[in-house]
Amino acid sequence: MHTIPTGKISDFQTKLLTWFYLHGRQFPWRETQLNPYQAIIAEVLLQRTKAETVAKMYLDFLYQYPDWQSILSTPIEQLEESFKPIGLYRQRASGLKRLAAAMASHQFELPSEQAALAALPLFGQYILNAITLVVLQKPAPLLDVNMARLLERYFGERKLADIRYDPYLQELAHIVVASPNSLELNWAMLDFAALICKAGKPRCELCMLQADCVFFQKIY
DNA sequence: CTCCCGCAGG
DNA sequence: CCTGCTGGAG
Repeated sequence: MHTIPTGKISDFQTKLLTWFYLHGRQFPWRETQLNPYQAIIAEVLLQRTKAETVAKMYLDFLYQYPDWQSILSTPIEQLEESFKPIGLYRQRASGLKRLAAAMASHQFELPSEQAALAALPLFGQYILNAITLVVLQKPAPLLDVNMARLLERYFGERKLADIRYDPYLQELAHIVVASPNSLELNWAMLDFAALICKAGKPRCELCMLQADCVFFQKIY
C-alpha cells in the first residue's frame, strides 16, 4: 500500500472519538461485556442486517437461546423461524447449528489458537476480528462495508472489489484501530459511516473530516 | 463472483 | 419501485 501520513491517521482517530462520545449509537450488545456465545450471536444477527433491526430482537433471542446447548437441542426448523423476521434465515440457522456442533467438540470453549478459530464454521474475516476485539479485547477492525466505505473515502480508494481480500484496506483498518481505544474507535467508525458517511447520500455538510477527505476534495 | 433474506428508507 | 444493511459459503 502507499504510505499514509501518521498525522492524518491520528487526526482521524481523535475526531472520530470525539464525535462518538457525542453522537454514538446505543445498542444492547454494547452495554455489557459479552461472553463468546453472546458475542457470536450478536455478529450472526448483524450480518447484512441493520443494527437498528437487530436491536429489536437481540435480547429476546438470547432469552430464548441462552447458550450453545439451547442451539443444539432446538430443531433447525424452529431456529429458522426465529431468524425469519430479519432474513437470511436458512444460512444463519445452519451456520449456527454447525458452529454449535463444533463448539461441542471443543468442550464449548473457544480455541486459543488463531488458526483453530479461523477454521470454525461462521468464522470468516469479519467474525474472527469481531471476536478478537470484543471477547479477547485485542485491537482488531470491524471491517464491514461501512468501515470500508469510510476508510476509502477519507484515505483513498481500494484496488480490489471485495473488501475481504484487499490488503491495502486490511492494513489501513488495522493501523487505524491499533489503539487502547480500539473498541470505541471501531464503534465510532461504524456509527459515523451509518449516520454521516452514508452509502447513498453522504452528509458531507455535517462532516468534521471534509478538509482532509479524498472523496470530499474530489467532488467539491 | 453470486446467492442468500426481509425490512427500513427513499 | 429501488438501494443498502456490522458476511459467509459455494
